[in-house]
Amino acid sequence: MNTTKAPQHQFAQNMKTVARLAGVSHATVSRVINGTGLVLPATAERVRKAIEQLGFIPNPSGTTLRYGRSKVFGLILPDLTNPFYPEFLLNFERALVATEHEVMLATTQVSSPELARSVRRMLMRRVDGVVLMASEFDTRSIEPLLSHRVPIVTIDRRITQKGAADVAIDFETGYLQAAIHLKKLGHRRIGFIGGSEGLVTSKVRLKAFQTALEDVGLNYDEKLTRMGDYRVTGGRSAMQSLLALRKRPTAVMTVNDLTAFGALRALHDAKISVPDEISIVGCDGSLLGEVFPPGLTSIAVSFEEMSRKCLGALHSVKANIESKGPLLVVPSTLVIRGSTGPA
Amino acid sequence: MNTTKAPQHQFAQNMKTVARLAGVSHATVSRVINGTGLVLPATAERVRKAIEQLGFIPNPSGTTLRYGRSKVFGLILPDLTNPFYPEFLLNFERALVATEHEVMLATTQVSSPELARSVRRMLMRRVDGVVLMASEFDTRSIEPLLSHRVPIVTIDRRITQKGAADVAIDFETGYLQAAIHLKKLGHRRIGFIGGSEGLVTSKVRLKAFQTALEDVGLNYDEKLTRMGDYRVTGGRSAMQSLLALRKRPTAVMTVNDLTAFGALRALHDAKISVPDEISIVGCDGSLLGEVFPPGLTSIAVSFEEMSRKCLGALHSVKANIESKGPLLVVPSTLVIRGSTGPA
DNA sequence: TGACGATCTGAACACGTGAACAAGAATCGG
DNA sequence: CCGATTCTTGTTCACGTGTTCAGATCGTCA
Repeated sequence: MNTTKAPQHQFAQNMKTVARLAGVSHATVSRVINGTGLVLPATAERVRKAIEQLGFIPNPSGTTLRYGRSKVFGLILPDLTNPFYPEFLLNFERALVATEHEVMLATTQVSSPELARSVRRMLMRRVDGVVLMASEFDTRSIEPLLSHRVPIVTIDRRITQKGAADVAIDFETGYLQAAIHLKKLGHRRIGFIGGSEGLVTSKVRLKAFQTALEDVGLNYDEKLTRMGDYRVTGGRSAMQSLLALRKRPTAVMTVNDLTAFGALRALHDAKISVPDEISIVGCDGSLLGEVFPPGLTSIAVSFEEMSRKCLGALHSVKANIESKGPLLVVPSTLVIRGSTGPA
Repeated sequence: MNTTKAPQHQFAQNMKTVARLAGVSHATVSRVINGTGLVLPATAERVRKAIEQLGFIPNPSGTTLRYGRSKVFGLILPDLTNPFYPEFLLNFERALVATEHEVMLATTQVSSPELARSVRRMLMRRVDGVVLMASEFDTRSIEPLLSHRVPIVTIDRRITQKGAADVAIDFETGYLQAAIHLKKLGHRRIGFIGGSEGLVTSKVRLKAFQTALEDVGLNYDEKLTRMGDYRVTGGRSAMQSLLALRKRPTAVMTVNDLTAFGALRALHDAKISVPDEISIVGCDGSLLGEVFPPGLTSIAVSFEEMSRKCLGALHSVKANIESKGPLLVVPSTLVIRGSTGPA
């Protein structure tokens, strides 16, 4: 009698139980569930019935243990209070769940020790890949992922390496559309509020902004540019600084929606009407932009497409782990709402 | 030679490898890692050194498989686009990670078939408990969790049952503080925008609002009450409806921050100044309320405390799975910002 | 009829872990 | 100095899975 020793499990059923009921071996049950190998239709039907009858729920830990795959993908986010990330997470999760996978979430500053801890968590759980939503980070922190051959996808880093792909956002077209839109409205003095000084993503967007201005035949004026921090406070004080200018811009583009929110708040406090006195353009296309008075015109990225590209990139890295991952590009488009109007 | 058959794993190390290097058995390694049982300091040191030297990363799937525990807690959220939930998630995750646990996320309408699917996912991954952020749902959907003896915590359902606890939010004090605050500012006609018709949480908050009014000696006027949908659109149209009244309220409380955002947007569009012409009170205390012009006065709940209480409830349910879970209460407090002013 | 290929099914195996049990070593009281 | 107790370590076991390999069944064609 080993009943006294057996641990109190809540799950009495396994493939063997199902197999017994269906009169087959557990290997056949596995084949039916996973659709691998050939099984007679009649046999498969018997197995499915047994599964239903027992309410059998498979246990992926067996597979994870034996074969090191978990059907879990890691997602490392810098900040859940920025609505961009939850909205991405939502789409990412939806895409994963559709294929019986799970998300493992880590919200972490990309500074060295914290990121390293998150990476370790991912390795412990044997994730099948990691999406790292950061363009700047300490490379040593992800070294363990590479050495354990875990596929990596970074976002907007615009660098690719062995075992790691990148999904870049094509801000160029978005900022160009915004520039065309503003020029058509009569704007000539267009300012910009960037992200944190020195970060690649910030530079990329500023560059995209500059190029867009030139492409529509407007001059880029360095005096109308401020740096923020990707967050509300940065956008707010940057806008205050722009308002202090003797010759203010008539329109301001920003590096992301949070920055634009901060700018809008500063304008509200200064009793400057948007879009009557100044136009604002955000970047992210987050849903809250639709509500934030007077509705934020924003350069939007399709979260759904981004999720799909991330997963595609992970798969293609996995398929060819020994070579450089692909560099995919997600387009951006201007969504026009209430915060832009005639100059 | 079984080397030809062995699957290509990325993790060559296990407790046995560590044990060999440290000159002990793998059981001792386990004892050192988990701190269970007594180990000579010198031995423990040798083991720790071996772990470090090999870069050993434990594999929880072994434990999950053998003992059915995963160190993973499920979290079922209705909506990630409502900033309340990501902010809670952030705190919940932080609390879990501190104890080597993980979150398993499911964003799901609480309608029957979707919720049932999420529950199944949780069961597959052998979660140690589930936090279900919903007060209303099809009870049959969580039946599998109960029968598998998985601890459950619901939020603001105010019902407890065998194997399930509840963490309720004490809105009463929050709405009372808001009522006191508004009365002191001279408001007498105070309106309310609720959540979706018929939901318990919505009723609870409306009731709390009514009681608060009475407690400060003001009359509750049904004509100043509208129902929303917990989202922006509901708040927006509800406010538009209130504005159409011949005798408008001078202040309006809402069921949550998103509803208040919608109300603020409606007021902005109607060119009605907040708080000069009307005061608005939200409920959630989400960070974005601080930015949303002119800054949203809101009834805030401590996410950190809520996370802690949820985990505490889960543990106490697990410890006594055969009896009703506890009913905990989280306090709420008024955070005063720019959206409330003199009547 | 016999041989052969195609199709389907079963047996065996290892993955890493924590706990139960047992055994050896050390300590202590008498 | 011996028996009893405490402390420390080792041995053994099972958890559920997907895959590999071999065996069984069946139909087909020479």
